[in-house]
Amino acid sequence: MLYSIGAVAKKTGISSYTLRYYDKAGLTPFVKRDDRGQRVFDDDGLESLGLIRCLKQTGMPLEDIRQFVHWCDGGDETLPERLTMFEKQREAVLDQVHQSLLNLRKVNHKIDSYRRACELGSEAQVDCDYIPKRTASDLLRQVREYEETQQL
Amino acid sequence: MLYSIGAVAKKTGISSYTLRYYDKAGLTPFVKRDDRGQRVFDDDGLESLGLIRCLKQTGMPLEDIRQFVHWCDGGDETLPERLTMFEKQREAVLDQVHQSLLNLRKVNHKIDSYRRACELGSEAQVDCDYIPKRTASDLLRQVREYEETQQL
DNA sequence: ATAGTCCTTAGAGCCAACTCTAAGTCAAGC
DNA sequence: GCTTGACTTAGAGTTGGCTCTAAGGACTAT
Repeated sequence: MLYSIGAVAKKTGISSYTLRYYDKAGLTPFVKRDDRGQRVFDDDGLESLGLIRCLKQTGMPLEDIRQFVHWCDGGDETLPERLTMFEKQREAVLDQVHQSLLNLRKVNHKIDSYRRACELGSEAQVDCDYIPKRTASDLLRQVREYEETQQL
Repeated sequence: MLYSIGAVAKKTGISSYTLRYYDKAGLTPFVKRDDRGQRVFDDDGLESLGLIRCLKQTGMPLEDIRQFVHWCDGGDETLPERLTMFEKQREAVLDQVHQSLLNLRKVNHKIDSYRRACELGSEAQVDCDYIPKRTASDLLRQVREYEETQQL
């Protein structure tokens, strides 16, 4: 299957402005051109775009993503660099999950406090300092429930 | 306990530039001044700063945080608004955890592929398309191990 | 008493990542 | 054959969030 830039924009939710910006920045050398000079994405390209989006979501600057894409074009010699990059990136993602779970705990606690305060009509008597220790599995259960509601 | 802006910067890792910027932007009305006109943070202020940081980390724009802080000054009448805000924010955090776990799965898979490719010295024979379905608990175990290595 | 450190202000500068504008090409449908 | 719409380019503008500079005030240690 082949896709125009507009089709990809619709499919991925990444605007065509942004896709062109990425292309200019050298992030998507896998995008080809048809005889009219228009960009053409194939399924592999869409897959690669998904990986780029994953790296971007996990906080990698576009410059580093460009470097990675460049390595991919460099063939098997750059395999160790790419492995190292992903190992480093895993640390970043693990930290993100960790931090997100801490944030979830804090937000959950705030919701508990505000619910009680709303019932009482005042936040004066609500003890706001003690944050109950929810376990990681409690939090994960919440995420699972959320995933179900989103049909993901 | 009272803290100067520099002490808070050291304690929190937020630069004093940024703390002044937040103050100018109306995010920290709880910061008082001493007789010399210098900013003074107390323990409650530090606590509030922690909440602001949590909201920022979970993607809330500074403008919305300013609104929330303003509501806090508005007394018990704004309790429902604040509760609603946190309930909305919880959805955002749940989505972040969900997305981070998906990203972790992708990065893990890439590491597996690249490890095999490095052993073989070539990525030609490595099947890159099948992403093994790790369960959420597998991923969570990884996060736990990570937390231990970080002594958090 | 003078150097060093920490603070103050207003405002300028910077950066990543878009986001859009203007002017133009091309193919399809009425 | 003309309009509509999706695409092309170069380049300008925007946004959010800092990050720093310059000029100056106040306390501390030598």
